[in-house]
Amino acid sequence: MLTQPVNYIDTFSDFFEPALLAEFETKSMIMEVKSGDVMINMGQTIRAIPLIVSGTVKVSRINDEGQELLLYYVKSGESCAMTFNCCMLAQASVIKGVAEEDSVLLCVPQEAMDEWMTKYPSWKKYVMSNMMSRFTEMVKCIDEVAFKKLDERLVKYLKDKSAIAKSAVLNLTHQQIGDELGTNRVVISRLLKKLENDNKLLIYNKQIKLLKDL
Amino acid sequence: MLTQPVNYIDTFSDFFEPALLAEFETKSMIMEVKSGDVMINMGQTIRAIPLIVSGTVKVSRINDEGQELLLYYVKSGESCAMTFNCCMLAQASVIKGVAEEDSVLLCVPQEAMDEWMTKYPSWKKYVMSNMMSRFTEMVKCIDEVAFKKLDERLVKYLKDKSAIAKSAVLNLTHQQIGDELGTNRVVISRLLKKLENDNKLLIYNKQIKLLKDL
DNA sequence: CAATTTCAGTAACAACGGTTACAAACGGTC
DNA sequence: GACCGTTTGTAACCGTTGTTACTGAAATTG
Repeated sequence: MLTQPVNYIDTFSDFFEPALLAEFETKSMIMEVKSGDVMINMGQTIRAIPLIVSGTVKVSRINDEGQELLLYYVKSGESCAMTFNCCMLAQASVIKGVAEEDSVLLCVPQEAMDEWMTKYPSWKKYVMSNMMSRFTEMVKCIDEVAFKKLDERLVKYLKDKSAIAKSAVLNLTHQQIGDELGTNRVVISRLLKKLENDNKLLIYNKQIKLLKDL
Repeated sequence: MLTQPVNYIDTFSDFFEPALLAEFETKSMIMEVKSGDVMINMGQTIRAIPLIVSGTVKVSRINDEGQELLLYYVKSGESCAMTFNCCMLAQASVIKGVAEEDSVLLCVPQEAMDEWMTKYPSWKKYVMSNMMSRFTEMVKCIDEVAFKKLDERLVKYLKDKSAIAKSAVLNLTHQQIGDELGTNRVVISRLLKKLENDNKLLIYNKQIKLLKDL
């Protein structure tokens, strides 16, 4: 669904100078996506950069054997650095982006983005800081995967999910969790059970309730 | 050691327009580093971007517990995307860069880099493609660490090292390898022994010779 | 409400990697 | 050649994770 970018632009009014905000009105398009919608898939190229107005987008990697791994979330006010690159250089994406919740996006066509880089310092800075955040998060992700045990990663995963859902109750199956952490359902069941025994959470069918001392 | 950027600029003459190459002459500085020199460390900020004229720079992450992990190499003609960011935003680096061999760098001060982004499309493109390459390599690194077994990672590591050294003989102790792969010396010795038994390589003291069917 | 599918709990086992400890080999130095 | 620090080889052990298999509970469908 596409509409004109009316008030949505306010989300970004702290970042950008008025002249650039004005350009948003004419050159960008609002897009609404539903939770679960695939925004960009591996191998695709894209011709517009989505800035997240509201909602959250989950970015993950799927390797050659089809195993998935959650990389990071892109939140309101942010944008995905991989997409900048993919878009600017017209290259195939190496990641997958899925709406984690219903979200609103402000789509900037590639030509505009390119032009703005030279025209508006605030845009250049926005792009650069976004890239920096992503790099930092990728590095953190590597730290985790390389050095942390699964139980720690699981706890972090649950906390992150809870923060995004703004709820202590998560509607997730053990299988889904296993997929996003790149491991096996049984392993997750085992670890969750341990956490339940330690009074860190409660397990229901397709649902997990986090307790405060997680 | 600093000298004027005489002929070194030729390395980049395929990438950049003449006007920009001319600016290199006045605004950039040549720096020579020896193998093992630390170019940037965790937590540092940097005020000039090094483009690699010749040689190789090893980029690695060291986590909170002091464990190291090799992320990628930056080769001749390239530059490190993390450094672009770190430099442009004056933020602390989250990675460490060490010269893998004796290398020559062309250092561009931050102000020039910033100005060139708006002035020269070729520079903007260069920066963007470099970022893209790094992202891709970080994702590959995550793939490996998350899904590959150590023996596969070790083989890839040895091949990469060999390619950079342009030699089938590597001067490395098992301890060094363990450090770069984020694991333990004994584990590396074990795996290397297995590879030697399979006629993939030969182990000497502080030296490994790769055989063709590795 | 019966049938079927999906989800979770559990056991048993294997494989891998991390750890400690110790011995042997190597390379320098005196 | 004797000594010493570094490097490598090896064994034994353990915890974590991956895997398979089976059971029962819960949800969905007809």
